[in-house]
Amino acid sequence: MDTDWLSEDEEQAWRAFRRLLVALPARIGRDLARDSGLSAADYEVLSTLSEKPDRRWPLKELAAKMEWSRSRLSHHAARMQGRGLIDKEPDPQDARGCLLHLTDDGFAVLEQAAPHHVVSVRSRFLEHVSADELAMLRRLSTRIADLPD
Amino acid sequence: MDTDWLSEDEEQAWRAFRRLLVALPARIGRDLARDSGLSAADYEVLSTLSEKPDRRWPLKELAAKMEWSRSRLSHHAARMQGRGLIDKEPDPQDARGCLLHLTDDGFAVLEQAAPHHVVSVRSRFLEHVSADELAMLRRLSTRIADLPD
DNA sequence: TACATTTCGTTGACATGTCATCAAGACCTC
DNA sequence: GAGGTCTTGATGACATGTCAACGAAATGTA
Repeated sequence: MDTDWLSEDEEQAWRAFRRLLVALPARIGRDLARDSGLSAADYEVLSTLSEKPDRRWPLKELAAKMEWSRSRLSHHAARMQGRGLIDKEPDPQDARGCLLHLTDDGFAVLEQAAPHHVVSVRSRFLEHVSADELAMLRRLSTRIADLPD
Repeated sequence: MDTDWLSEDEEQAWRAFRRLLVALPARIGRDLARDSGLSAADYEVLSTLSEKPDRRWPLKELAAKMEWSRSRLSHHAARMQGRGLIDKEPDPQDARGCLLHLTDDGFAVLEQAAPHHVVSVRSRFLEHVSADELAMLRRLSTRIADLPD
């Protein structure tokens, strides 16, 4: 195999895939902003927080779960706090840390947003992918995302 | 089918795919910055400009080709001009417009960057995808990216 | 205990993208 | 060719992300 360049097939596939990499998140993000006033990042924070019964996560752990830097989450959480979607509380286990807490308002916004978001993911993506393709895509995505950084 | 939520399979596949959507461009972008001091956006501009024999494109057309806004390309081109990678020239066909021109320096940077970038795309992506998977991914990507916005 | 090291979240400087707006020029219609 | 309208690229305000540096608190080690 020529390792110095891409074959025609590889080139075309890589081009097509890059288009998808850009277009799909952009479309779903626009839907989310239009339907619920949330960015994709907002939605990810809210939905991850809502997974815990008490709606609280240490910032460090939430950042790790979402694969965000602590800096990014700190900045983003400050903005979301300003909008009343989340709270910050001192961490009783570690005086350096803080807990991010999904407020009732934030939970209500998430509950309103979720069904629209599902419709968006379906209509922009899932509806156009067969079960076989989806299974393949999942295996492939996991395989590649799990490679070392 | 329940249109109100995602099945377990759909949920898992969507999660895995979203991880890929974030991780793959980030890794390839980091490789590019490390090997050549270019961002993915820089590389896209340089390589698209290099496709024309005279290395010139009207800004409007380049933006359309890359599916960028004119504003984004204008900002980005100004920064790349500051680094000497490209020039701006008046468009002889349209006094409102301008031509973006790949400089010799820009071309040299692209020539240096390209083989490293190919290695990166191979090692982070293509090597881990079979020919069948790649063909399926290409069809799927084209199908979805071609949907209306 | 004392001291060095590590970890936590915050902060500020900066890079990059979006959006609305603008002046200049092209285009259209009469 | 005159006047209104659209298009082009630039610009400024703003949102969001990265990176390096920091103070405070936890942890490890003598």
